[in-house]
Amino acid sequence: MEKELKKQFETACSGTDDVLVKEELEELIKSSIKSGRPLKVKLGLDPTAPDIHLGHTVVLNKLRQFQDMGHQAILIIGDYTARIGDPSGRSTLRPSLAPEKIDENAKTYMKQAFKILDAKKTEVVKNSKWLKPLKLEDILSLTSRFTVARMLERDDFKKRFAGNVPIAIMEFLYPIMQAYDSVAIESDIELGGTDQRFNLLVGRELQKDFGQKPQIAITMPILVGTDGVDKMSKSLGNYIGVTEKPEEIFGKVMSIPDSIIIPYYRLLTRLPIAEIDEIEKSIKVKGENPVHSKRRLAEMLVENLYDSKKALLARQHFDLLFKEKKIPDDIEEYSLNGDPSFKGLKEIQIVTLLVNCGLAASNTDARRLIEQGSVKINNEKISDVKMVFDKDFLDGAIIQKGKRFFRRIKS
RNA sequence: GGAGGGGUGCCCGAGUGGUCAAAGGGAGCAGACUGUAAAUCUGCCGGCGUACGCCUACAGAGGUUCAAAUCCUCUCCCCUCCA
Repeated sequence: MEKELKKQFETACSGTDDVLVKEELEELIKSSIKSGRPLKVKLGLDPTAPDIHLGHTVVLNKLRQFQDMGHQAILIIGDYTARIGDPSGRSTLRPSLAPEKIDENAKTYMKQAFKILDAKKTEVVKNSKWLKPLKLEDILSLTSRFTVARMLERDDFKKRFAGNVPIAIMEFLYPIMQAYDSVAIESDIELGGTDQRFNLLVGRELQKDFGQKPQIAITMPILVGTDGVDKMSKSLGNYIGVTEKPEEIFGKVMSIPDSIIIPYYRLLTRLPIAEIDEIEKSIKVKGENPVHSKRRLAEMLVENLYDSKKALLARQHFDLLFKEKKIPDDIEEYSLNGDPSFKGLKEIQIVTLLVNCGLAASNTDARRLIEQGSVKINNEKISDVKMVFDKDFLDGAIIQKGKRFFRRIKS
C-alpha cells in the first residue's frame, strides 16, 4: 500500500510544472487506493484547432499515465465555449464556430488524441450539456463569486489591463465556465499547460463554493520545439505532428539538439522517472554518446504514436539512409509523361527537371544546387548546369538533392 | 484635436540622389567535419538567361530628375509625447 502510494504519487508528479496542492494529491491517491475508487482526471480540449503535435501530447501523456494507474480520464469538449467565440488576445473576435464544424474538429482531435490515450477507458463529454441549460440567474450567481480584482490576477489579463488593451467582460466568464465544468463532473484532478494555471485554480475555488472537494491542479511545462529554442508550434515550423509518417517522426527526433533529449524523455515518454534519471546520468556523468539515447527516444516516440513494428522500420529506414548512405526504396515518383512541359521532347535539361519534379524552387535555385555539387542522378554527381538527358535514359533513374530528398523518375 | 518619429528583402536592421538586387546579423539552403546534435569552416541566399545582360523590388499612388530606397505631393498603417 505504501509502495503503491509512493509509485502513483511520483508518477503523477513526474515532469510536471507544478502540482497544486501536492499534499492534497497524496491524500487523494491514498483514499483512492484504499477505497478502490478511481480518480476523475479532467482535461479540457479546444475544438477550434484540431491538428495536434507533440507539444499538445505532453498533457495527453500525463493523462495516459493516470489511465494506466487505473484512474478515470475525462475529456471535455469545449463545444459551448467554442460556439460563442473566444475574444482572447487583442480585439479580434474569433469567429464563432458552427456546431457541425465543432463536431468535426472534435472528431479529428480525438482520433489523434487516441494515439496517446486509451480510447476505451476515456469518457468524452461536451460542456454544452450543462452550460447550455444555465439561466441568467444561474450565471449571475456564478459570477457573483468572483471579483474583478481576482480576475486581474491572471497574468495575461493583468498585462492587457496595464497596457490598456481591451478585455471583454465575456472573457472573464471563460475561467468561470471552465471551472463550472469541474463542478459538473466533480473532477478530482485537472490537467493543463502552464498557461492554464489560473483557470485550474478558479476551478478549485468554485468547487469549494459548491461544497465539493477542490480539484488538484496539475500544470505541464511547454514543450520546446525541434530547434531547441522556441516553444513547439506549427507556425514556427519546429513541430512534430502526431499524424506524420513514422520515418518522418524518427528523422525529426534525430535532428533535435542534445540539450533537449532529457526534457523530451520526461515530457513525451512514460518511462519511470528513475530510468530517465539514469539516462541523464549516463550522458552527463559517464560521458556516454547522446546519440544512443536519442535513437531510443526516436523509436519510443514512433512506437507511442504507431506501434513497435513501425518504429523498427522507421529506425531501419533511417540507418539505411544515414548510416549506410543508401537510397531508400519508397521514393516519391515523378512521371515525365505526366508533365505537359516535357511533351514531345526527347531530351530533357537537368535544370528544368529539378524544378519540375519539385526538388528545386526555381531555375536559379536548381543551378545553384548543381554548382554546389548537391545533385546526383543514379548516385553520380552532376557538375554541369547545361547537362541534357535522354528521356529513355531517365526512365527509372533516381535523382537526388542534398542528403535526403529523392525522386524516382518514370517516363 | 496638436507636435514629432517611423514603415527597407523570410525576420531584425544599415542605407538620405548615381558606385544599390541594397551593408551587417539571424533564419534558411548546399558543402566539409560529425552522431541528420552542438560548435566551427566554406559557398549560396529575388526572378529570367550559358553569359556582357534584362525584369521585379525598399508601405501605396503620383511627381521632380539624365538618374530616386533616398527629394516633393497625396493616401494608408504603426509608434511616442501633449490636450
